[in-house]
Amino acid sequence: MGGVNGRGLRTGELADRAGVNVQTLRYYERRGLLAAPARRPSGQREYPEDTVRLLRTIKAVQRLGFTLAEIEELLTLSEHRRGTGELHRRAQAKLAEIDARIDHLTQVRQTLLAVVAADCDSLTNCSCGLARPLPELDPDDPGDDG
Amino acid sequence: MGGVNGRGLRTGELADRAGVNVQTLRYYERRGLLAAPARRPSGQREYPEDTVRLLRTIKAVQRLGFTLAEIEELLTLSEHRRGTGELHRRAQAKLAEIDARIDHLTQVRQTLLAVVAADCDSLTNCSCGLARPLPELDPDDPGDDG
DNA sequence: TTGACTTCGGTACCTTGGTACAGGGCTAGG
DNA sequence: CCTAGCCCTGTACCAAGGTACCGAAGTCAA
Repeated sequence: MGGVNGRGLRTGELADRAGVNVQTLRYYERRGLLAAPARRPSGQREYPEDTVRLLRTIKAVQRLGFTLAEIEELLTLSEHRRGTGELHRRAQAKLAEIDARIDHLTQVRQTLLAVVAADCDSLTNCSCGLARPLPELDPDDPGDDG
Repeated sequence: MGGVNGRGLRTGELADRAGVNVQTLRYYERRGLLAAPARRPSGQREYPEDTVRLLRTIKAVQRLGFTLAEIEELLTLSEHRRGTGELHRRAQAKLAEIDARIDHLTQVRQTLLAVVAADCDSLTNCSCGLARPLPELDPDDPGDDG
């Protein structure tokens, strides 16, 4: 088995260890999220061991709701702007975003509860009033029955 | 202005009144969500007035978290299975889904709070332990530092 | 009739995060 | 040397829900 020959990790090994797909590695590289690694003379990629850790971190941060574009930024910040508290600010902003999403879902939940309570048996002929989301925006529209 | 000539609505009018894009109408028709309307001899679509209401309902239900595929099903149910309580069941199932999403976001929120509290200044050199999401799954891996 | 506006069908493109496939080249073991 | 099995590039495809563009044809009021 390869890898610990003084040479770095090949794509398959890195992918296995980091728990991602090989294609994902190349995708990240194309995107600029993962730096292009050294190559063997044959052209095969050789990653340093650290990359496993980096990838796991990326995946963890992604689970926190950051997009790959944001993660790319965070990684740049981590290299060039350490100690400025920028990372902290980003995390707080994301927290606010998550809170907003929770709030939104909570409102949706309330509406859905009302729909369940109304117990309509048809979408198109329903007492829940779902068909009128923004009625006052169009003063030319006198409504459907008045 | 056209429309109220005894003839039905043309695409632009319907789109305006329902608050959607014209392309969206054709997209819904292609998808089977909106029935293909009558045509004028020239080939132009003519929608009945009711379609405004239908579209608003679709958009409202969509805001409740149903996908277009689900809405298509709900509309079919509304036509053919009224009085069976199926609609009620679907709403309850969606409610459970929303609850699960809220729970997930709440967990993410907790993790994010911990990250904010840890106040790291680098993603790659962080005390939050983000790089170890599933360490025990690989017994061959002794960890990064023994 | 003209000119402006709308609609037609078909197709391509967008977002985000990958995944798959084709047709070759490299590597390692027997 | 041979053969798995791995890796290379480039390209196309997936979900979901649209949006945009094209050239041609219909519509409508002046």
